[in-house]
Amino acid sequence: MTNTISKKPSDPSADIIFAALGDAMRLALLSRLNDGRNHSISALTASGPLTRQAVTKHLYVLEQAGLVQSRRAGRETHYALRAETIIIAQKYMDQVSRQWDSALGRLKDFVEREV
Amino acid sequence: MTNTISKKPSDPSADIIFAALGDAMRLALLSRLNDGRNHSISALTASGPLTRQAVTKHLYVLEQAGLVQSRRAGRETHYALRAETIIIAQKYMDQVSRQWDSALGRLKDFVEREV
DNA sequence: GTCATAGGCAACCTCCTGGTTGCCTATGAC
DNA sequence: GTCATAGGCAACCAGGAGGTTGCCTATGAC
Repeated sequence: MTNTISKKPSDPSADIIFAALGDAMRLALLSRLNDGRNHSISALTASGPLTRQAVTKHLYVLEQAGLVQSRRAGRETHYALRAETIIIAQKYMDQVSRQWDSALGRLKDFVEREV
Repeated sequence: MTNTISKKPSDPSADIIFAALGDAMRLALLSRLNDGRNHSISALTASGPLTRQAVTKHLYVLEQAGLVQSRRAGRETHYALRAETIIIAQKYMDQVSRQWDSALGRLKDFVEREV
């Protein structure tokens, strides 16, 4: 299992993407963005428990991981999902799961031999 | 998108699993364990840059996330992959990817309308 | 029984994360 | 032009993460 999800050198590595997903608040933000629409920071802040600064920090982490993209529109910054990265991560998990599926067979043999 | 990967209340949540995967060293350890065999802490430490304590800490995080399982054998503790959890995480990603695929179509419409 | 090996426990340190507050500028509504 | 809104920047704080070191016990080899 390699640490590289994508072949683009500028793409974030697997651990960066998983670390970005490894926070309940960021998962909640991604869930909000999952309606396919753009959202401003204020809109994302309005219905949540955090301050605008905290939301901005989380969005920055998600953007660095390539999971969202932002666009300035006047005084507002709009955020939207960048589904390409989650698809890349999903393919990565598929590959890992297949590798581990075959490993699981060997492990079962090993465990049964130990019993 | 829900934060619950599995229906078992004792199963770790999505953010816990992703956080466990969100470290390059833990990914490297999982890669080492990916051969389907058991490994002791000393064996995992021997070829890596970290002390035995650091490796033990990482293995603890992976075990809390349900990604590995440990078994004491004499003076050694053996670790092996717990492929069930990675398969659960993989299905989660599949579901998320499908949700975001449909969202992507709507987002494209939105972006094209803005251009 | 002795020695080497394996690992658990705890304390320590540095750095980072997560969140808030204050202040400022830019933009939009009127 | 004025006021409200939106957001960027920086500093601060508490707690946690990641790693090391020291010490101890348990187990295995001989």
